[in-house]
Order: sequence, then C-alpha cells, then structure tokens
Amino acid sequence: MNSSILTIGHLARQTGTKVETIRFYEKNGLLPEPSRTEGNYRAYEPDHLNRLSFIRRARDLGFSLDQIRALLTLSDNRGQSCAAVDAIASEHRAEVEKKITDLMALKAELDRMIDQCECGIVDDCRIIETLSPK
Amino acid sequence: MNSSILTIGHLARQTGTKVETIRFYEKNGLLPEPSRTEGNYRAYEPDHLNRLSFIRRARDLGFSLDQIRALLTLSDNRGQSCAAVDAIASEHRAEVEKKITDLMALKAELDRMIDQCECGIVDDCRIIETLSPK
DNA sequence: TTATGACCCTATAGCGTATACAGGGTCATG
DNA sequence: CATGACCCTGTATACGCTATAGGGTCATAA
Repeated sequence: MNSSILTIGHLARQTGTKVETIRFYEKNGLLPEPSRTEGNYRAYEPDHLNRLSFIRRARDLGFSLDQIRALLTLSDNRGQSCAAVDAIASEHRAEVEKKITDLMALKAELDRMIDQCECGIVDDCRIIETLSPK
Repeated sequence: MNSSILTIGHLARQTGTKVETIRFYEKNGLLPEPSRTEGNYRAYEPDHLNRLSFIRRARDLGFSLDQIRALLTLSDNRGQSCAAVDAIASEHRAEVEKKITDLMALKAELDRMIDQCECGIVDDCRIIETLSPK
C-alpha cells in the first residue's frame, strides 16, 4: 500500500475533525469521494487532506458550507478573477458585523434587566416583570 | 361562546407568532394544551395569551426554550426567591458576552484577510491563500 | 341553500451543521 | 485465533422553527 494513503481516522486526527463530520462533508459534496481499499475503507490522498484543512479553516472563520463550496470551486480555477472570492468574504464579514451589532443591543437590554434585580422574591422580580406582558 | 375565548389565529396575530410556532410551543411543553371547541379548534383563554407573550419576549432576548421553560416555572411560584431567575438571566448574558467577544475576534481576522486582497486573479488571492494549508 | 374562502386540524419533512448510536465488518497485534 | 482498535452504513437526535399535504370547520354572500 502507498504510504501517502490515509484512513479517515488519520484525516480526522490531522485536522481536528470528527470522523462522522468528514463523512458528512463527503455526503454534502464538500469533500470528493475517495477511492476504497479492498476492505471498503476510504483511502484518502494528500489532496483530500488539503481540501479538508481548507474547509476547517473556513469553518473556523464562520463561513457557511455553501460559501465554502463556492470558495473551493473558485480556488480550483486559479486563473480567474478573485473578485468573487472577495465578494463572499465581504458578505460574510457584513453578516458578522450585523451579528455583533445585534448582540450588543441585546446585551444592553439584558444588562438593564439584570441590574434592576434585587434578588428578593419572584413576585417582585424585575426580570420576570420585564418579560411579563403589561 | 365566551367572548374572551381566542382561536390560534387570534393568538398568532396578537403576539406576532406564526400559528405553526404556537402549536410547536404546545408540543414542546411551553404552552399548556387549551381546551377544544366542538369542531376540535383550540380554544385559548387570556392566560394563554399572557404566557405566549412572555415566551416571545424572552425569545426576543435570546433565551433558549429550555431557559424559558425554567423561567415560566419560576414565575409561576411567585413567593420563591428570584435568585434562580437572576442565575438564568446572568448565565444567558455571559453567553451573549462570549459570543460578542468571539465574533469580534473573528471580524478582526476577516478584516485582516480581506484587506490584503488586491483582487487580481485567484492564484494570487490572499483570501484563498489564508484559507489554504501551508 | 349552497358555494366560497378563510380558517383550523394532524402528521410529516425540511433547514444547517453536525453528533451519536446500533449493528455489523476489517485489520493489526499478542 | 482472540482481542481491541478501527472502519462501514443507516438512522436518530439536537435547536427553533417553517412548510407542505391532505383534509375538516365555519362564517359570509349570492
């Protein structure tokens, strides 16, 4: 057997991914189906490892699987303009910015609510009161 | 028929909730099962409306359904200490704070990545390069 | 009176991103 | 040749809904 051939477990350990997640990526078209050994084990090649590393990095940066699929396709066509790549990344950044803004507004509301609580009995609780209809 | 009896559609309109969501809350033990009319329609009383409003407010503040279930139970025992209420709210606030911190770190990384992009061809793209394994 | 259309019912499947488990097969090591 | 680590497929679960199919009920208008 070729020494550069990897089992799914190797791929998992080398990328910090669970085995089930790798199979999930395959089923969802992010990772190409590898060839199989005689015993029907998946036999990965270095390219698979690179691709999975790419996916994991992009996931760590919060890209969706759809976005990653698009990024992978783009990175496979290395002569094309990278404007499309920039568009995906910028769109994602805008989503992240929006989430931050929303969560900061939320936190401000929670702060207001919690700071009012004097921790007596529920009947006087400002938190419950804030949540209850007028 | 009692004029204070409400159909599921009334409840939906008055709380800005979809009908399916109300049935979902019932199935998941957040909203008690109402009695039924002869035609098997759900017949809600004002208490249901109050409870649903509470749930929606709490959802708007990002509480999980589990947390809301707990908050509802606490608010039904109005003589008890509200320390438990405070604990749930504080725990949630801490989660929100962590999310904000994480997202801000993420945004900083995205900023770095995107700012490097000179939008030439993919082969030179710093975004793809950042994502690719060394 | 009947026909229309708005509303309601149940049951089931789907979204996204995995994770877990059951029930089995394969492989290297002692 | 037995053990245990690893692999396989298929299915179920998590969260918080949303959507759809296929039907029943009810109020209003002609």
